[in-house]
Amino acid sequence: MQPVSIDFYARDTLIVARELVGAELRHGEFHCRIVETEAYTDDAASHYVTRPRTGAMLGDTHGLVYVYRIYGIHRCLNFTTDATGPGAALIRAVEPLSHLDLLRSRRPGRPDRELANGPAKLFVALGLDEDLHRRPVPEVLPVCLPPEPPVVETSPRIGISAARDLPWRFTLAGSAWLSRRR
DNA sequence: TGGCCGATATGCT
DNA sequence: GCATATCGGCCAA
Repeated sequence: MQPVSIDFYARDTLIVARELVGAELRHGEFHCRIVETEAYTDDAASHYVTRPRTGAMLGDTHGLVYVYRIYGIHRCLNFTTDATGPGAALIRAVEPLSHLDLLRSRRPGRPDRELANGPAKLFVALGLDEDLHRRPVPEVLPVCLPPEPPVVETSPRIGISAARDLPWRFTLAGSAWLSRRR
């Protein structure tokens, strides 16, 4: 199957975040399925608002990797979206599809279900690096859409204090690989 | 320059 | 369920 081009990310953030759920993501030889995403635009919880300097790239780019640090040590993976305004899709959880042994070695002592069921967890499990920041997504993390659109559920975003009412979290229905509930 | 806060993960009760 | 490590980003002063 052909990976999506950068134009995929040029569209509305909510559409992109939803369509990423169920898609296959590749990092080098490693394959996984995206099972959980969140959308951020110009809402009160978006880094476009809360981190106006580092989050500025949400406003003027699409299809680029946006890596941010949180709580000192953790790093999380986003793709910038929307050619016409600020937006990003946060990748919150993935289902491993290959190299399970490698993931176990990167997060020793964890049950398989907890290898990549959180934004900072998957960053470690996939062996991602901060160097990916600002790189074109199709170049470093090619994404392939599933043959049939999956059933996607909607819920409020996790771990934020502002704009908690917006149902901008998208999850793959029935997946056993999702992150914590709130 | 100081202080506050956070799109988290983990371990303990 | 709750505490807390840990430090970059931001802004007030």
